[in-house]
Amino acid sequence: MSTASPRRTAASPSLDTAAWIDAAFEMLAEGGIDAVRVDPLAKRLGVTRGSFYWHFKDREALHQAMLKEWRKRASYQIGSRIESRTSAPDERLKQTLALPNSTPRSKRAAAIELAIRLWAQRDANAAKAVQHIDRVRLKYYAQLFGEMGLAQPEARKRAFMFYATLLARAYVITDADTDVSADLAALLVDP
Amino acid sequence: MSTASPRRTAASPSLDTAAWIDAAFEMLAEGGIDAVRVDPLAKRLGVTRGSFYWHFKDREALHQAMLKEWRKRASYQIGSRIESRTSAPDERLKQTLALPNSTPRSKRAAAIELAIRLWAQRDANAAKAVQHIDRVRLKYYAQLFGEMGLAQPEARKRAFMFYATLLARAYVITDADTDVSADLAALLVDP
DNA sequence: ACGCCACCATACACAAGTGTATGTTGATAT
DNA sequence: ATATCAACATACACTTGTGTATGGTGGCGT
Repeated sequence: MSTASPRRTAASPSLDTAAWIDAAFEMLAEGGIDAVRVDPLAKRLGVTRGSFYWHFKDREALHQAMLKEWRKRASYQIGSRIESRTSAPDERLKQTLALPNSTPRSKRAAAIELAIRLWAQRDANAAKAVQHIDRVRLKYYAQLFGEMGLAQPEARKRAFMFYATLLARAYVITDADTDVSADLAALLVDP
Repeated sequence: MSTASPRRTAASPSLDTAAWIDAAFEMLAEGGIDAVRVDPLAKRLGVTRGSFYWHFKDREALHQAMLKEWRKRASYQIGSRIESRTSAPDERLKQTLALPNSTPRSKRAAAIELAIRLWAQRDANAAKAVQHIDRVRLKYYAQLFGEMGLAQPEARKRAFMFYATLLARAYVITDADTDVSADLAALLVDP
């Protein structure tokens, strides 16, 4: 039957560790950090706990690895946008607002971030990560508004509202009737 | 010593059920809905599980009771503001923005709501409750903006941004440097 | 004075999860 | 071909949590 399980397929430096983390993010999105448990994870991956404790010291190690991974992903997302200076700042802001927020992919990402923010209420490391990412994003948006001609304090305020709108679009449950997020670009970007 | 434990102090129609729910909200704020467990709750209240299963059928019953209670509280909060038509709409909006968001009390409330929003990702009842509260709040804010002279669609957008800013103020971790929420009133309410 | 009943404790069976120690396998290098 | 080691399985002891069944106790009405 096919190639069975690729236990040692030449090119696997530590690819399975990533698989654990990916599955862990799945559980995080569904039930919060407390739902990221070793046994259910192993069952989902079709292996036993024996595997887990080879890749990670304990459950806490996985949690910290997840935090590090989330930090990396969120940072990269902003970083790549800073790199690609293709369009004008207002266009880029509009593009950000136009990003899909109803796809399974984006909904999952929102749930993950929501879970991490809740986690940050008790875990200092999680709080640090969230604070860091918030700072990076706000700085990026403020810079774009600055490039549009706004002064520093004004750009900061506008960036905060912009960011707030993005988050609310993901966290607030609206029916199609109340969903006005599509029209917000004009109000925020074009004043 | 004093009155010991008020097991049957005349006026207690079901006051202990409320105590269970209050403690449950504490745990909800700290660890999400999965952390709302019977044993830890009983230990926190200084009783055994025997008490719990007298007040509630099972763990799920407590969760639903919490949802009902949160719905009631959040609805009442808005309802009482609608009642007290003391000041002008713009003043009331500014007052809402001026509400404290760094006190332990408000931080706890934010954590509770964050936990419920995460919970709403998998539980249909929680999703219904969140959707209901979001709708009530947005409607209230839109009405205020409407009273300020804005047309319906414009008032709706402004209400969404206003609500988004409120939420972000609670969920986004900012350092004092980036905290511009205090100056947002002018930008949102006074255009 | 006494029984009723709200309220809680105790005890039990069971399930699920954690961590550790150790066995097993299959690919790779030499 | 065989030793080696990454990657996983198995078995065990332990902890925590759930639900139930049943026993105890102190106010309260009559």
